[in-house]
Amino acid sequence: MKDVAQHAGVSTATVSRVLNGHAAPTPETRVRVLAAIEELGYRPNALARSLRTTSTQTLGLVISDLLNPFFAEIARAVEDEARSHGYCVVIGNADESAEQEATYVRTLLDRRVDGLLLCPATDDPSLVREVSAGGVPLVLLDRTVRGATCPVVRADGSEALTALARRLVGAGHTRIGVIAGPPNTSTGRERTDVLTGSLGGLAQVVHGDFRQESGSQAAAKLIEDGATALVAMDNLMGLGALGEIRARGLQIPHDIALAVFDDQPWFPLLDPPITVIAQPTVEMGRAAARSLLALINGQQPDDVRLTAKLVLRGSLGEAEL
Amino acid sequence: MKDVAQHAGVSTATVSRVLNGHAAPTPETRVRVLAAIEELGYRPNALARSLRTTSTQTLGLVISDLLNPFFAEIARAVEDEARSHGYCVVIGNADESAEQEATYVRTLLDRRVDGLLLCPATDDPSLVREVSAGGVPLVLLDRTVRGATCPVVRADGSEALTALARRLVGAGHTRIGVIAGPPNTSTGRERTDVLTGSLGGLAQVVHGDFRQESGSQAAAKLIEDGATALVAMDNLMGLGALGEIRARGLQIPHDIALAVFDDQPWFPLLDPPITVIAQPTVEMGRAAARSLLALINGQQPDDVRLTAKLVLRGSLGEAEL
DNA sequence: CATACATGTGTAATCGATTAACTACGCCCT
DNA sequence: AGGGCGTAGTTAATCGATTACACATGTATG
Repeated sequence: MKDVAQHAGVSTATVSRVLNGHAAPTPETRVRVLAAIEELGYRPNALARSLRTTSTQTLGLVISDLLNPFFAEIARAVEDEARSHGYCVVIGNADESAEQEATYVRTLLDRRVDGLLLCPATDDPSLVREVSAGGVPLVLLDRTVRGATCPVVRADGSEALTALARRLVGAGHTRIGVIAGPPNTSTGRERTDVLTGSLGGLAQVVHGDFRQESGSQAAAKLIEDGATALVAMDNLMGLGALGEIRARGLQIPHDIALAVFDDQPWFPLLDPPITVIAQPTVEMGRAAARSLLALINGQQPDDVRLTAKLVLRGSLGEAEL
Repeated sequence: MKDVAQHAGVSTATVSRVLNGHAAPTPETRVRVLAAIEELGYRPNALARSLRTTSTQTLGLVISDLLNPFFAEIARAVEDEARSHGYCVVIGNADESAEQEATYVRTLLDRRVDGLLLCPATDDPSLVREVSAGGVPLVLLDRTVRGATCPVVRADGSEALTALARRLVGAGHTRIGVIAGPPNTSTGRERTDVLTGSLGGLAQVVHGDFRQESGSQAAAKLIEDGATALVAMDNLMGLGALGEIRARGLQIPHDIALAVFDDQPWFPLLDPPITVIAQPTVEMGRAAARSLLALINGQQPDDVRLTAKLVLRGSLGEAEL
């Protein structure tokens, strides 16, 4: 910057003013400065700028698993929304590990992100409290924690799950295997509670960890226990369950019915296409980013609850169509 | 930091030394400082530190499309490798747009990343030159640009593609539709060149843009032109092609054969399972991160070429098994 | 013609860390 | 006792920006 100032025959203050679009500098000075900038290929140092202004124009996003297309899509949506408001997004991948999540949150705070979006790995509120104590704007996404005091953006699958339960019962299933998420995550618990609640005593629950491998194992166990229908509570566990079903040579829906929470582009391509509960991922990401930006601007955004929808495709059997 | 120093009755220099593990401070001073840090909940400002040290311990990664699981997996691998060396990764999503790619590259440079990993959207070398001119360590990943002067990490699919061509010809196909990537990307061009080269005059090429929608359109066109086999040059276009095949009620492999470049966890679950050319994504990501770190440490890493492998699964017909 | 006021630019403090250079304090040895 | 030396700690410059305040100049006003 000093070089630019010298080159243009002005002070660094003037260069800074030109850079920040202040009213002060003469059009004439402005072009001289811009010319010098161009000539020297100068680019301002964002670190120095942020240090001085205490604003990084950056949002932190800590997601549970980058390989889960659900979160990838959320990340994409957050980024789009943020960019359209002049913000950048730094993504941290917690890999469903509370420890790694905490590490990332701290790293992002150390880098002074202007706000943080968090998909908490567990419902333990301590990390959230730590962030709030630091006074950093925080919005929870997809999952919440016990006694959360910050805005939460998530999808409500209750209606869809109840409708799904009705279908399953209506089709005469009496042993329904539920491949649930970890009980210490809000989505893991709530979805399972709603579904088992509406299924009365027909449900058998096995907990997985939102990953493919656990889906296979849970499916194996449930099939051996005589389940005639499976419901996987996220797309990766659904993938695992599907693999297990195929590996055992079972036919969907003849031998076993299947439904999955989360839609994926390839679910309709299976034979039969898989019935799912589709979440409005893009809207969730955008809404979360908007809430966070509002919070940063001193507003008090409300919680957002979007609705997940049951999409019937055939994997529950003829009854559904 | 000043507060901490005051609290511990020392100067900021001493606090800094404790923080950075210098030898100087007495064990006694050390505990006093650490206690003060603990008590005040102090966290060092990474911006200030980086400004002073000119090192951010951060790598920039600009990928072509976050929603493409291939790149998501790469990102994940890069991150893992970087983290194990004490580096953080900031991901920028170019969305297959050269313009957005340039924006991200500049943003990352402004934030003074210690090095940059780039999956170039086009083979135009100007952006690469801009980065090199700035003296920032740069490694290209998956794709290269014309006359690249920096290390490149990529997968070599030539053997696999040649083997695939042999299979297709051997199975008696005479009209083979190739759903190619954009001709201005190195992967788009090279893969297509190799395949059409080994297919002699049997190939008909339609270019897509590495996204699902273009895969559907290309497949539609090729099917209408009488293709009896399709090869999609990336997983998203493969997904699109599959959709089109299903929409037309065609049976794989009876009515049409299909192979896809890039493996995905759900390809084996289709009926029949899809034959693919699998890339060593995780190794690519890790290798790229390692090369970049080497470059940052003043070494001169060689280009890395990993081998993609043909995985036969059934979607080419009985001939393959 | 002096005073007030607007306008464009420069000076220098500041953000929060790191670190070279310096100081103060023992301790040991002759 | 005095000089040499090692060690623990302080002072202050520095990184590259922003911005309050000061200053100089020009223009309008009483």
